[in-house]
Amino acid sequence: MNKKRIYIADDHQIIIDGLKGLIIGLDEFSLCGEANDIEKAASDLASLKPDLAIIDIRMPNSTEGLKLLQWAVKNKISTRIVMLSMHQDLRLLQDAKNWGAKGYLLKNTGKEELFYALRHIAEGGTYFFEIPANDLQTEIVFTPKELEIIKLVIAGCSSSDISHKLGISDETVKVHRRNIRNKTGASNMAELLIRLNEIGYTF
Amino acid sequence: MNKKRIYIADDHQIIIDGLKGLIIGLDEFSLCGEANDIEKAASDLASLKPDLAIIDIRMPNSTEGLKLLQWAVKNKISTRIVMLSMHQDLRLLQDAKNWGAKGYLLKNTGKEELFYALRHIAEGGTYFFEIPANDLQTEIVFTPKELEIIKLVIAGCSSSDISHKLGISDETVKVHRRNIRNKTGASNMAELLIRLNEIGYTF
DNA sequence: CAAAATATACCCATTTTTGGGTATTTTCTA
DNA sequence: TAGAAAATACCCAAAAATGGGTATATTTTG
Repeated sequence: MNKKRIYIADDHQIIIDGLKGLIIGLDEFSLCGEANDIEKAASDLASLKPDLAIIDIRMPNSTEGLKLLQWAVKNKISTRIVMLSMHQDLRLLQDAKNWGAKGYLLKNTGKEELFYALRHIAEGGTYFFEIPANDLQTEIVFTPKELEIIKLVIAGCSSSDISHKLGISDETVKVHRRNIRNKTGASNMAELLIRLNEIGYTF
Repeated sequence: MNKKRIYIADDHQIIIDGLKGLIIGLDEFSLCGEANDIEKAASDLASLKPDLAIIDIRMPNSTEGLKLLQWAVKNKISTRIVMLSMHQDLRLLQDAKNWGAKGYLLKNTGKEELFYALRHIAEGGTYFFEIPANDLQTEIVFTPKELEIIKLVIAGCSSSDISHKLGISDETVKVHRRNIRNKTGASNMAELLIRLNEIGYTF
């Protein structure tokens, strides 16, 4: 039997080592590499062509793990990708699914569920964490401009900062921010940051 | 040889399982329990009296892992406690050290360093991650009232919200918030939330 | 193409925040 | 106990944020 080759990308080495420790005990898998950042992960995926990859959805340098997923899909990497997330968030999950991930697991998933998911995905299936109905946030969809502005908001920019950086009117920025606040249900900047964090934005 | 008994508390099950997978391979340690929240961890520490405990410095329900450390020290728990943190932060590290932790490890620590630390601590030593000199933030010390207000700030409260909740003048709250902003170098609420997050506050 | 969604930019008024200041009481600590 | 640190609360004024509105291009999509 040829073992399926697994690749792991996560900025926390302890998680990589932990996953390795767990997977080493399994007969059907072998480990073929690891990375702490998406640049190394991308080049490794291209050269090693693993069967599976477990990728943290959040990675350092503000470049999210989703970017790596998108890159892999665009470059027709055959590797079946499982996203690993801290957040029980429908938006992130659906983003992952829409971009072609084969799975979405939470970091507080136990090893049995992890093993089941890996086996299932290796055999051609998918495994997406089932978000409890009561936690079903109505999925928040931001427009491209809103996403641009969110990036600057979580960098600590004020409205006028943003208007200068984007070369648009201060008033327009205010409108976008109001819409973003309304979508997230936040009534001030502090709350907005909190909501964005819950939804999976890193700052 | 009697194995040292290790306890693990972390809100991410995958980290617990990962650590377990790593530690199981070691001769000198055995695992005696685990928890995803500080309540269970506290009662387990009291009843199981492990030799070592690896505790996530950040835990859910806004009750930090540091609280567990403080509780353990106050209750004269003999267990030698190692704090596990995502943040390379001097304040957190020193808080841990001051409260009697025997170690402070980052989640992106590799397994070799982890093993070395565990062995060293088990033998009566301490192991604190060496924060690079260039990353040495001047340690920020908040006063008790400031910490109270920070808690409410990262819950999304405005100044008047806080003044009502604490039963003090709106103006006093403003002063505290100004001092907090000055200490963190933030010039608005969004920046403050970002800085607090960097320093290790969860919201 | 037509409709819908998005981005643009302004209007208004109110509230909140920000950045200074002073000053008194309380609490901690050397 | 004397001095330092912290908490209290006010002053002022400028800047920013909030919450509501209207209106018009532009872009996307069925």
